[in-house]
Amino acid sequence: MNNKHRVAQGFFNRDVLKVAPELIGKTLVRKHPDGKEKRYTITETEAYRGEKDLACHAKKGRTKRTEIMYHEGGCVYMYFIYGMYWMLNFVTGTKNEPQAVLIRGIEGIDGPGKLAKQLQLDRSFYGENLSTSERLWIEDPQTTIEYDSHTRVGIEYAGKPWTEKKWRFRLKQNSNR
DNA sequence: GTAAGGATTGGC
DNA sequence: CCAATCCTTACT
Repeated sequence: MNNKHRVAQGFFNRDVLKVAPELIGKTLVRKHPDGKEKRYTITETEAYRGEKDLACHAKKGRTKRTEIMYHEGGCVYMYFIYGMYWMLNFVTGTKNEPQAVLIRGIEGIDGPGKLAKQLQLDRSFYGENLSTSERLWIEDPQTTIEYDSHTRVGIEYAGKPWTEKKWRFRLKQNSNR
């Protein structure tokens, strides 16, 4: 008796500006090697949208690192930053349309670096398919939530207008007045 | 305000 | 090869 089910690939094969806000309130499931499944509500995401978006890693085109972003949506994009942290991203859009959603926060863990560390996510998840993976996927709790839109964090290097895009989305707490 | 830390990238 | 840069965090 479980009416939650895994979000299928089609969910991710859409524009990142639709997928990123819709991921808010969804359930991130991590199944550890010991078999234990842990579930977390996604509370904060950020959209990175194509080669034109100067905040997106794909701004320089296809490289070994960004290759996965050119695939169809539904794969995991992991990258290592500042010598310490892995970042969890989900590829979105269609083939050859480099987009990704950075998962910045989940219930109880605020911050993308801390998130990947606690869930034990690293390079080995690069390219993981969310619709078939046995250790990482998304479920739809079928609840209604509200979200706020904000500017993205840590992308000053991109300049305007990219620093001003409100492409960061956060779960609105106390949304039921 | 800023040090930590290592992979990635581009330039030579 | 070399060095600048980086979608962060925790510390003084």
